[in-house]
Amino acid sequence: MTATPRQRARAQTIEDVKRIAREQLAREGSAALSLRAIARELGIVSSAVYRYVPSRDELLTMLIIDAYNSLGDAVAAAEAACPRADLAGRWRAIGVAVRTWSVTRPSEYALVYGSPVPGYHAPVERTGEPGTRVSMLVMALLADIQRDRPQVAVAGPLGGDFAVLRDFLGLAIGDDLLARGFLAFSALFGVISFELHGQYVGSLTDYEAHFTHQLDSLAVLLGV
Amino acid sequence: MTATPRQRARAQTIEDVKRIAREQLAREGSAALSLRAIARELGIVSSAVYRYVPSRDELLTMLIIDAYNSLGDAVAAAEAACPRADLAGRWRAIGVAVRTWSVTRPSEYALVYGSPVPGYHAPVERTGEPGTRVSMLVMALLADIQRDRPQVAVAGPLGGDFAVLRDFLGLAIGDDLLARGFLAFSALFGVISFELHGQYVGSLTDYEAHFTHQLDSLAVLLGV
DNA sequence: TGTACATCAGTGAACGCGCGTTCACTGATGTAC
DNA sequence: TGTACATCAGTGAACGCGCGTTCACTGATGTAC
Repeated sequence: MTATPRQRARAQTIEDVKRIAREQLAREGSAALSLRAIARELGIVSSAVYRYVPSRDELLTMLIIDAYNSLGDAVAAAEAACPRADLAGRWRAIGVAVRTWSVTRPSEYALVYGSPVPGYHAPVERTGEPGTRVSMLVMALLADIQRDRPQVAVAGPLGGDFAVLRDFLGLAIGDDLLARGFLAFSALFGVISFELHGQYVGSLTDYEAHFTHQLDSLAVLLGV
Repeated sequence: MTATPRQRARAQTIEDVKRIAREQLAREGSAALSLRAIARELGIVSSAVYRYVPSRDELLTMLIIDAYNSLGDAVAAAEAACPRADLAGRWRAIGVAVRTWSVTRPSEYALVYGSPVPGYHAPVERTGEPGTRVSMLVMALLADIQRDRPQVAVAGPLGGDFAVLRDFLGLAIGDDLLARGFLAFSALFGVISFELHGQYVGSLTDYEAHFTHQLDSLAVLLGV
C-alpha cells in the first residue's frame, strides 16, 4: 500500500494527464483530444506521454470509465442519503444528482451520453459495468416501488424483452413499471441533453426550475 | 426559373458536395468532415471545392439547415395526413416520423441533436427557424388539445417562462399542458438518443416496440 | 453567322499547421549486495 | 556505508500522414455585338 516516491510521482503524473485531457475535452470536444497538446501543457516532450498512457484510445477509455464512476459515485451518495422508505425522495435525489453532475461537467457528460467519438469504439467489457451504475440504482428503486403492488404485464415483444431483463436482474418489477422506469430514465437524460445542447434557448430561462418540475412529473409517472 | 446548363451543372455539383459530405458524416462523424476528402471523392483537386462551398464551417451550416428541413418536411407531412380532430393520432404521427427519420439518418440526427461540433458555432440567425419546425408542430397540437379544457397554471419561475412563451407564440396553452408538452417532446428525443447511442444495448432488443409503447405513454401524459 | 470578350471550372503548387507513434539515447533515481 | 547495476523519466529526431486555405494560372464554355 505504501508507494515509493517514484510510484507516487508516477501516479500523480497520470492524474495530471487525465486532468489536462479533461480540460481539453471541455474546451474542444472529444474529437480534438490530443496527446501532443497534453504533453505541451505538461511541459514535457510529446513522446514522454507514452510513459503514462499507452495510446490516445486508451486514454479515452480511461476518461470514459472515470466519468461513469464519477457520476455513479455522486448519484449513489445522494440516493443513499435518503430513507429507504422515501421512494419519491430517492427518485428526486437520483435525478437532481444526475443533473448537477451533468451541468457541472458537461464535457464528461458529452463523452458518455453524447454522440460517439469518431473513430473510437469503447471496449464494452471495461466500460459496461461503470456505465450501468445509475440505471442499477433506478432498477433497485423500481423494485421497492413494485413491492406490495400488483404487477401489470405488457403484451408483445416489449414484454418479452422485459421478462429476460427481469430474470437477468433478479428483481421483481412488473412490465408496466419497468416500462415507466425506462421512460422516466430516458426522459431524465433527454431533458438534460436538451438543456446542455441549447435546445431550450429562446423558450426557457430557469432550467433548474423546469428540471425540478419535470422530475416531479416523472415521479407521478412512477407512482410515487 | 429555367437555368442555363452551367447553372444546372453547378447546382448538381453543390448537391454532390453535400451528398458526399453526408456520407462522410455517416462514416466518421462531424469532427472528421474534410473538404480535401470531399474533393478526392469528387475527383477534383482540393482547391476546386471552394468554387462550390466558401469554407468548411459554411458547409456544416448548410448541412445543418438541410437536416432540420428534411426532418421538418418528414414530420409535417406525416402530421398533415391525420384528421385535425385526431389529437392522439397527430401526436403518434409526429413521434413515429421523428424516430423513422432519425434511425434512417443517424449521422444527421447527431449533427443537429448530438453533441456540438468542436470548434464550430452554428449561426442561430440561419439555423434557428428550421430548428424549431418540429416543436412548432407540437405547439400547434398542444393548442388544439387545450381547446375546451381548463387551463392550469404553474407557480414560480417556470410559470413566468411559460407566460412569455405563450405571448410569443400567440397560442392559448396553459402552463400545465405546456410543461407536459416540453416533457413529452424532451422524452421523445431522449428515447431516440438512447436508442441511437446504444444505451439500451443489453436490455432491449425490439426498439420499435419500445418506442411505440413509450409514445403511447406520452400521449396519456398529454391527455389524448 | 462569326468574332471578341467575359465568365467560370478546375489545376497545381505552396504555406503553415497539427497529429499519433516509434526509436535510440541520456541521465537521474532507486535497489541489492 | 559504498559500489555496481537495473530501472525508469524524459529527450530529440524522425516517419508519414492529414488538414484548410490562398493564389496565379489554363482552358473551356457562354454572351454580346
